[in-house]
Amino acid sequence: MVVSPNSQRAPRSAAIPSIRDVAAAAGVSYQTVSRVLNDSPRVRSETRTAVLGAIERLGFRPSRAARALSLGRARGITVVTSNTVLYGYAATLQGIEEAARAEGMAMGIRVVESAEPAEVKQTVDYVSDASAGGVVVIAFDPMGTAVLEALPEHVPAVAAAEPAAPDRGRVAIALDERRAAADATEHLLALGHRTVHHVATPSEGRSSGRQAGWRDALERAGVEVPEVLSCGWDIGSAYAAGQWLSTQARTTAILCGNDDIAQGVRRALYDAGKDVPGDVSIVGFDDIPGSAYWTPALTTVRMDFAGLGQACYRAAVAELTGQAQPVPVLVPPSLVLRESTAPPPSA
Amino acid sequence: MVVSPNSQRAPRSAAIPSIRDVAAAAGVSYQTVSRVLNDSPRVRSETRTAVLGAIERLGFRPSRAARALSLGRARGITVVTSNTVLYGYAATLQGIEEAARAEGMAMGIRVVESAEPAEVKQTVDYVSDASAGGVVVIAFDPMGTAVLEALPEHVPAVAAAEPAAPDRGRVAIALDERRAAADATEHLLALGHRTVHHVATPSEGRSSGRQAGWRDALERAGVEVPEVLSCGWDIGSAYAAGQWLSTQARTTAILCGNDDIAQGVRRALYDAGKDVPGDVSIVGFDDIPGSAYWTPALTTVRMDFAGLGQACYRAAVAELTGQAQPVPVLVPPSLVLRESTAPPPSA
DNA sequence: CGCCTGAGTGTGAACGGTCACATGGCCAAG
DNA sequence: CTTGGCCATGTGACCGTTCACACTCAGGCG
Repeated sequence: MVVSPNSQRAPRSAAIPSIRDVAAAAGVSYQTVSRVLNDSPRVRSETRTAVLGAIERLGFRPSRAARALSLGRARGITVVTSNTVLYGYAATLQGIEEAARAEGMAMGIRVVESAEPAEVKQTVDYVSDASAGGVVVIAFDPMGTAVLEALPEHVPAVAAAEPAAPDRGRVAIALDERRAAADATEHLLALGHRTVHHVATPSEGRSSGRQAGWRDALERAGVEVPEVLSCGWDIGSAYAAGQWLSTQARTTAILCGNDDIAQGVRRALYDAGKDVPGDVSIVGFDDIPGSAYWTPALTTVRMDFAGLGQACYRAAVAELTGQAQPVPVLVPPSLVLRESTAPPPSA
Repeated sequence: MVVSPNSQRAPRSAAIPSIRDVAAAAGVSYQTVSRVLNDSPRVRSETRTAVLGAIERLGFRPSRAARALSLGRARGITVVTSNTVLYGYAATLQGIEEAARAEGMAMGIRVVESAEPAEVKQTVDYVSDASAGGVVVIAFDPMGTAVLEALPEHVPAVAAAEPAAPDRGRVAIALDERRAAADATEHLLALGHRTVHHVATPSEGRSSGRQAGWRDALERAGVEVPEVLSCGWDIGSAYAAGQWLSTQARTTAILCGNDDIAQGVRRALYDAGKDVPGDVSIVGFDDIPGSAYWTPALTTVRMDFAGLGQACYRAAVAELTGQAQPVPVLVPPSLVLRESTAPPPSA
């Protein structure tokens, strides 16, 4: 009639071993095991060996959840991004992931789809939780920026991309998009084009690096700065932008906000009977894997997203552990010349 | 000289509020707060209101780490995948992420780069941890399959893709790739092609759905089954496969393992002076966003990766919470006819 | 010879939740 | 009027780890 007096929550037998089981097996206290796990110098090497043996024998793995609770913050990284599929975002994500995995760190992802206060707040709450660990905010766009600004100071976070307003001493790491865009624009001008049109991604503000670099180059050359065409992330809207540009007889060179946009623009020009690069030259941005195999192969700017991700990971861990900031070394963007650019028809 | 007797770890003042702070503010016990958080019916609505008010006032958010520790498993999802960038993987990942976020669930990612025992073990250890929560293994390839097989029974996990050997009652959800490949192959045969060549992704085994469907269709039509060309994930190797195929005069139709491969093959044919679809027809697989804008626009098979991800998420949560399995409804793959297929030149 | 120091180890408490069980009040049935 | 049971709530223990501090035992020095 009486219930078993020892009815624990889990069957104590086949349970996952804890630090105390290891301690018992090694004949030491749980604290000593903890010290071994954290490489404390205060352990006799003999004792250490015994503990490590017990760990091996029992197949013990420290609980990330318990650590996070005790430490106040998880030893891991959460990435906040507005997108996981677009190349720039995905490649940065991959860079972070590889760096994290190499060090045995956990990684989580949280997407912010809009910059609306409610969603930004949810995201901030999410990463404010102890189990989020260090935070990397991919702030290529308004969504990321909004999160960055709303983040409480006590959350260890870094930004990928330059902050619009230098943000309360938050570490920010960025690729030199301004220089990259200027290089691409100058390449087109050097080929003899009168000016260069620009089709921008939704992530670009007027002060964004890509747009600023393009404008810089045009102004330095003293040529007309055409109005920027904005389009969405979907290639369909890039196609529409391309259609419009193909009606403008004076358009001979286009700098596209990314390679996907270049693809849509190129097809629109094709459908309008314009040859690339014979009639119009096109430059993309990002160097996505397929762009070398298009017809024509795309001239574009290669960006070191993987390096950016890696640098962000390191900075986030430094922020999390309170250690000194190593200076990140990023590969500068480079213009990759292929088949989609040539002198304008008249030249 | 004496150290402050109450020097806690964190400054107790500005600390993040806990369930006990809320309890004090609402004038109830911490257990009652816990009950409110878990929608227990055993709380007077009046009391509930008071607690919710206190939660609001203090800006309290339950700690995921503490929950995971107490419950034994985190309320969240970890996705195991061999890749995060390739379209099929990334799109599935996105489907999972959206479903998880909609329910306020945490999401983590763990990549397995190889099927080597050491790496598989590390991955298994990683997701065995309580804080991993439910697990979705994207088992499109040998890496995923290896992890799935090595996963201890007590880890709540489901697979995306059919298990090679039905795996100890693990839930597995798959897209009907076999049917999809058969449809694509039949489309080419119906156009008059003698047979259809196949360039396979690294993920395909002989028994994979794509390869089996292709073979099915050829055998049903009673035509020759050419040797499968295997290539890597990089488009360069697809280009090489395309070069080889362009030397075979009898090749008039190619089913590519995915759209990226189709891109490489198409460029190789172009460089060899072969017209698509005039000389050779090409069908891709996946319907990546750009494929509608290529020249020629790619005929391909659209796959509902987002739906797959969503279904996997639901199944993983069901596994995690021990609830009944809802039957997942997946959109069947569909052949999207565009410009890259036509009757063979002789016909 | 006693005291101090420090290396090596152990004990208690805390992190923020949840579960099991105890308790008190109220109403209906005996 | 008692008793039994249910509803609403409270108390203690526990999840697995780390931190703060206490303790023991040697060795060096005054």
